[in-house]
Amino acid sequence: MRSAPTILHLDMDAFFASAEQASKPSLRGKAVIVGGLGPRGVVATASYEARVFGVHSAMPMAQARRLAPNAAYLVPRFGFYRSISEQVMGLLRELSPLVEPLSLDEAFVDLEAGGAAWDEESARLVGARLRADIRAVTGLTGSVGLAASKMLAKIASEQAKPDGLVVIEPGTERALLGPMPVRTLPGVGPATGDHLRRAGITTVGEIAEAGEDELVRLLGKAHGHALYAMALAHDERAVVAERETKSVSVEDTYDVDIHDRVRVGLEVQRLADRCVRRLRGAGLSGRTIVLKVRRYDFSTLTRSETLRGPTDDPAVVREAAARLLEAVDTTGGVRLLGVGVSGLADFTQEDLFAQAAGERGVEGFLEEDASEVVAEERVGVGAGVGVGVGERLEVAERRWVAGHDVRHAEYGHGWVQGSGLGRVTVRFETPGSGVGRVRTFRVDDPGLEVADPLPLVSLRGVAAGGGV
DNA sequence: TCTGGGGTCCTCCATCGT
DNA sequence: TCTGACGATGGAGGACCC
Repeated sequence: MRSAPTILHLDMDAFFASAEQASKPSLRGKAVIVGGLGPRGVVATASYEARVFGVHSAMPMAQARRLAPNAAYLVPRFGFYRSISEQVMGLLRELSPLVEPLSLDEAFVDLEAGGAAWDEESARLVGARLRADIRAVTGLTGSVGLAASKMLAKIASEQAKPDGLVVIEPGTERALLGPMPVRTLPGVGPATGDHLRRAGITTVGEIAEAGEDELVRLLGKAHGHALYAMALAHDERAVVAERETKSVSVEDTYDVDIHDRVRVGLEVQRLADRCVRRLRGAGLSGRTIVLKVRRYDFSTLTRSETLRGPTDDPAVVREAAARLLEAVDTTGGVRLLGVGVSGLADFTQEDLFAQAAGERGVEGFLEEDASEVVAEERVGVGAGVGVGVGERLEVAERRWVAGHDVRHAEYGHGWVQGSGLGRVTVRFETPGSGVGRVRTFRVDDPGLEVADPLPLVSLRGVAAGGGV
């Protein structure tokens, strides 16, 4: 292990919820919950104000609504979050070429590799300046952990939350880890945690005391060795900038279980097309097709088939997925379907047979492509559509997705607070404004149009070095 | 209470060729 | 020819992470 705390872990605080609060002044200081709003949605992120009520990530949305009935509920806007994430990752890459993003809101940075820091003092300065820069550029806060390894840097940033910086000084690791619960270590989830608890092991220190042989006996070779090393604060994993994608998949959970076998087949075809679109978008092809089915009782099964060579042909993937479905019993209904491709290659070995068979299929696929993009934009409309509303009106209402930005010819920029019964309610405010006024329009108001999100910090503000 | 979506990695088992 | 060992590969499932 290196001797200075020059591995940095950045974790943005309640990222999705904070981004929404920064974007919508009326939500600042309020409980905000971002996630799927359908009957089977779960919480993606809860603001700190919402966490006070016991709401947390991965909680079923229905439960969150019972705990925090007055919170603001929003669907995620991944495009918006991605643009903020790119700004943040840009700041990290100024520090070092070795930046390993873990998700939109988290990354490791090897400060030593970039020459940005070489000891505790320089690392601490870099971390503090980074936090200030993130605030100035995005208007959001992030927590920074600094340590001599990835595991410890991540534990440090967790301790720093929210809006803080923690350095774990080399030499203090074992004493720090000892009393922590086993779940602190990466790779220990509910199942492993239970397993260890039944063996009388509840803290990291007890893992170290149990010894390597006992850990391997309890958890198997790979997991046992890895966990024992982590408990001793040994973690030599390098920060890896470029990670190869190993698989591409898409899946949908349905609001109501699907019983109709024909409908199940059609959904699988749609998913296969969507999966191939993603695959092609990434310039990839793959050999193994995977079908995933979650049944009415939440039991999940996967079936896979490996082809002779990699493909990115929608007809080939559709056919393989259909064959796999034939072998699955769906009586009782399915709640989730998924299609994935693994065994990836960055080239396509065009099989002549598939190519000939695919000509017609490819054209159909492209047409569907265009129509589905439009359809997807309209999916997940949170606001309920009133019973008895006409079909034409329903389509108009679907344009107004709760939480999304709009522009009105007369009142300017705002966001949709809700829609239904032929009306859409808009709050007119921007990241830089005060709390805005609410107005209601007919869903077909000619002055109202969908708008892109505004930057959270004005360019003038950044140039002046000021925050929000 | 009723459990998303997109991934990665590991384990176990079966099969096949040498 | 039979048998076993062994590695590679494929398939299924589970755990975990954000």
